[in-house]
Amino acid sequence: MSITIHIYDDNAALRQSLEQLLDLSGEFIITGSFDQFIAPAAMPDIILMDIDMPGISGIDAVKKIRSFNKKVPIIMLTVFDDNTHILEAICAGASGYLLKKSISEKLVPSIKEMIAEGATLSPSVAKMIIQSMQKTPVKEQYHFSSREKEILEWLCRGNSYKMIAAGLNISFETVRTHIKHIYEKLQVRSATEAVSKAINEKLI
Amino acid sequence: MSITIHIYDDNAALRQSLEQLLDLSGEFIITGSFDQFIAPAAMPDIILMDIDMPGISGIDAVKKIRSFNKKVPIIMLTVFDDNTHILEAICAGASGYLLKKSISEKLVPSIKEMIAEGATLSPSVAKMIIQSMQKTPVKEQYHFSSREKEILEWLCRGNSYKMIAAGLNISFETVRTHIKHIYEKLQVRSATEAVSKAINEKLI
DNA sequence: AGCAACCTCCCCAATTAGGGTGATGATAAA
DNA sequence: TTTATCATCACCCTAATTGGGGAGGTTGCT
Repeated sequence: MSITIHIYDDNAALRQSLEQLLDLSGEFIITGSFDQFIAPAAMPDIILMDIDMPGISGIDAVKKIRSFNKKVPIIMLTVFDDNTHILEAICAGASGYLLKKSISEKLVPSIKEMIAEGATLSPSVAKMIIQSMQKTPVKEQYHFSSREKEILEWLCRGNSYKMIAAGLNISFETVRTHIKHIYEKLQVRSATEAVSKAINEKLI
Repeated sequence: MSITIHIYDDNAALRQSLEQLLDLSGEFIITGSFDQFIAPAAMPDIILMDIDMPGISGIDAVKKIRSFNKKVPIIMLTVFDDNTHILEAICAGASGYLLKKSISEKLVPSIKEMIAEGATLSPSVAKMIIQSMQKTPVKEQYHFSSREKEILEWLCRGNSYKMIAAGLNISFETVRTHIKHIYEKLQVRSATEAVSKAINEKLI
C-alpha cells in the first residue's frame, strides 16, 4: 500500500531532493512531478505544492484543485515565513504547511501526520493562524459605551432600529441617537459600513 | 535556567501525573498547581490549563488571564475532540492545545515547542482550525449569479446603492433589482441582515 | 458644578424596501 | 425551431427606514 504523490515546484533541484527523500523512505510513489501547475489526470493521495511558482501561483493552483476535489490533502511548501501568503493558502484550501528549511527532517513525518490526522502545521505557522483568529485586543480604540456595544451587536445581527428599540426596551429615537454616536466613533455613515467594520475588526 | 509552570486542573490524579512528568525531565519548576482558577501572584513561564473545570471554566480563566497578560503561553488540556470548545479557547487567547490522551508522549515536546515557536497544536486540532478558516464549500446553496455576488461584495464593503451603480456602471434601479433578488435568496429584508449573513457565512 | 452616559423628542432629506412591468440575449429543453 | 427559463438591465410608484442636525432632560460620578 504505497502512497501516491504529486509534486509541483518550479525549482528543479528542490524537486529532485524531494523525490530522493520520498524514495528513500520507500513508502511513497511519485506519480507526477511538475515545474508548473497542470491539472492531473488522476488524483494522487497527497499533493506537495510550492507556494511561489511563476505563472499560476501555488495558491491559485490550490483553488483550481479545490474547485473539483475537496478532499485530496495539499501540503504547501514555502521559503517564506510570511503571513499573508500562508493565510491565503489556508483559506484557499491547503491542508498543511511546511517551511522549506525544515523539509529534510519533517517532510516524511508531516506526510504521515497528514494522512493520519488530516492536517499538518509547523508550529510557527500554527502561531500565525492562532494570532489571526484571536480577537485583536489592540482595537479597543473606539471606546464604545456598554450601551453602544450592545446596540452595535443588535445591528450586526440584522435588526432594524425598531427591533432594537423593542428588544432593549428603549425608544426608537434613543436607538437612533446611540447609532449616531457609534457612526461617529467608527467613522462610518451607514449601517452596512458599521456592520462590516464591526465584524471584520472583530468588535463584536 | 528552569522553566516555571502553573497547572490548573480539577482532577488531582491527572495533576499529579503532570507534575511527575515535568519533574522527570528536570527542566521545569512547578510554581503552582491548582484545582480551580486562582489569579496567580507572579506569572510563570507557561500555564497548563484544563478546559473543563467546575466553577470557572478553563476558557473563562484564559479570558481572565489575558485581560492583564497578553503574552504568557497557555496550553489547554482537554479530553474532548470537540470543536466548539477548542475554537472558543483559541479565540479567548489560548496559545496551544494538547489532547489528554497524548499527554504522556507529547507534554514535554509541546512545552518546548511552545517556548521555541510560540505555539503548539496537535494535528487534529490543527485540522479543525484549518477547516473553520476555509470558506465553507457546502454553503453554495444560495446559487447567486456572478453579478449578484459582485453586488453583495460591494454592499458588504459598505457601499450605498448609488456607489455600487457608479462603480459597476449600471443604473441605480438595476442595482436595486439585483439586491431584491439577493434578499430573496438570502431570506433577509435589510442590508444589515444581508451583510452580516454574508460575512458570517463566508459568502464573500 | 461639571461631565459623561443614557434617554427623549423634533424636523427634514436621503436612502432603502416592496410591489410591479418590460426588454434583451444566452442557454437549455421540447 | 420554437418554447421556456434565467440573468441582466431598466423603469415606475409608494411606503418605510435610515442619516444628519438640533434641543432638551435625568442620573451618577468626581
